[in-house]
Amino acid sequence: MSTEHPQEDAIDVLQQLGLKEYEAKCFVGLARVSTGTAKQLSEITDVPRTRIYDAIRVLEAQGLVEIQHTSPQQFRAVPLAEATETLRSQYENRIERLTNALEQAEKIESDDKGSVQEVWAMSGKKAIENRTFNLLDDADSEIVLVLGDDSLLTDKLVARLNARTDDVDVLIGAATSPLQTKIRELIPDATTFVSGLEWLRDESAPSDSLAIGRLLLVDRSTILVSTLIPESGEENAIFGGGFQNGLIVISRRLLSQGLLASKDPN
Amino acid sequence: MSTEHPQEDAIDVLQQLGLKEYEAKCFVGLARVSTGTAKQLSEITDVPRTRIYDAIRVLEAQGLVEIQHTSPQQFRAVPLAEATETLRSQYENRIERLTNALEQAEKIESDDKGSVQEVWAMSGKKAIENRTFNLLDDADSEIVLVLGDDSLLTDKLVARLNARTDDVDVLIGAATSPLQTKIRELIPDATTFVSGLEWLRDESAPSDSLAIGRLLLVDRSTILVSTLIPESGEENAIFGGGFQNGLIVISRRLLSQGLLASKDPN
DNA sequence: CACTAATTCACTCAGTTAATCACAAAAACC
DNA sequence: GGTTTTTGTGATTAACTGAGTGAATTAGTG
Repeated sequence: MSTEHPQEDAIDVLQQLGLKEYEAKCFVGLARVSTGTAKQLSEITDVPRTRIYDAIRVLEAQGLVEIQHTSPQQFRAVPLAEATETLRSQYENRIERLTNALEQAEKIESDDKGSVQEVWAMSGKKAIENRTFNLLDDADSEIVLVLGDDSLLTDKLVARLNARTDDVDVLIGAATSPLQTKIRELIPDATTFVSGLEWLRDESAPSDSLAIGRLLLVDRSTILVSTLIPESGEENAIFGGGFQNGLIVISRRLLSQGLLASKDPN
Repeated sequence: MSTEHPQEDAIDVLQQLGLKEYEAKCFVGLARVSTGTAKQLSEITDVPRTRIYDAIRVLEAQGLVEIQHTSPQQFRAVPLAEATETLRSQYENRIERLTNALEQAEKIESDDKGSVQEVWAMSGKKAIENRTFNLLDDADSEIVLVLGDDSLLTDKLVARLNARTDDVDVLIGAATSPLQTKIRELIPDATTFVSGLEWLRDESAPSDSLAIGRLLLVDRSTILVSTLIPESGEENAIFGGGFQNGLIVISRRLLSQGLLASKDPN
């Protein structure tokens, strides 16, 4: 994706990274001309001539652009590798400051009568994958994972799963049998199966058109279920723990009836 | 620095990372209470209660907060490690998209009658350091570097310099003799000296109070000179190339008169 | 010196965000 | 059941920021 209008893409990303529209346009423009004056830049970026200077100044202050103080001034972009390196350090620095500040911020004791029935919702592919990793790492005895889509079987996920196969029982289900084959290749030490949960697919709400994403049950006491929005690729999940938890009870029942896969059939 | 008001710092950084004020405040608030309702959050963050919900929703969509859909709703922050990991992937993803897009964006040929007298200005400690690295890596025969301040002698810089000592002649000057000692320890294979450029210090404009930062001359044909603003720690540099370049001519003259340090005195 | 290009500065307009309010729905209380 | 409080949503206003424009200043050029 995003190969249609390279410059617009670049402008978007730069804005997401905190640049203003004019700044982003100027940088992208400069990335294409090796060197240029305000006039030239204004022509290729359609940023008003008179505001090129402001934009360039802030780019310069961020270490993304160099200025030749002649008349007319010449501008040029720092080489791409240097620019991304600069942006990277800026980012690392922010994360570090954030971590420090948050660790120092004093915690408030809250009379936290956390019910055992807690069910939490979260979204974002990355965030859900991270949570999945944490759950996998914390598993004590058993991991049951069902994947509804190839796209979820990332390299990192494979690695984490393989890291646990000697420790705990790893059962992995797939929505389709091609996917099962793939899983069997990548994670040879896991027990694999085809989900037996076809009812999860295309059933409930045809209008919303949701697809099952992952279903993870760890130690039969913590569960994470996610759905995928086919168009956008976004992922939403719910997540719960505790033996009393209704979700978990259901999952355990499914498991005991062989609809998922049982660790030991006899 | 920045240890006085941890929560404000965290809020600032989060805003720099793209969150709105309310979103940042909510996240920091949640980072302190393990779990909370809209009311509680509004009390500790002084975000208007009725706006908590919006803020939390966008945090949730970014994978930074979890929601328990009870009544009243409960919110909690994703563990800090997961949060930063999520932010990191977001950043990596952006950099990658940026790189792709910029590489695809077609270049424009510009009748680039680049004068040999070019002198470029750039700012930002990181950007200047990166440029320094590149120059060091590209050196063919000789590196002359004078450092005006300890803070510039970073680990990375030491590593890069050491990497070139067998390849090319490396001459390193220091503003003070303690600094020289330090350099001699860290980069044993380089020739070191005390700058002999005392006139660079505290001389020109006492009001602006600038300090010399680095002075780098590579292959006697490319030069980078930087100044430090003592209070803010910011660094500004000029940078030029070409044998005809006035700056370079001056530097070569200084060198030949022994004011810097000459590779071969006879 | 006159004229053009380059640069800066001040200002308008529009979109976004912060902040407040009014209201409906749900829980808690009596 | 009826009343009061809490919770959540939506609309509205005010403040701010950024995009866009033009006038005023400065620097080059013939």
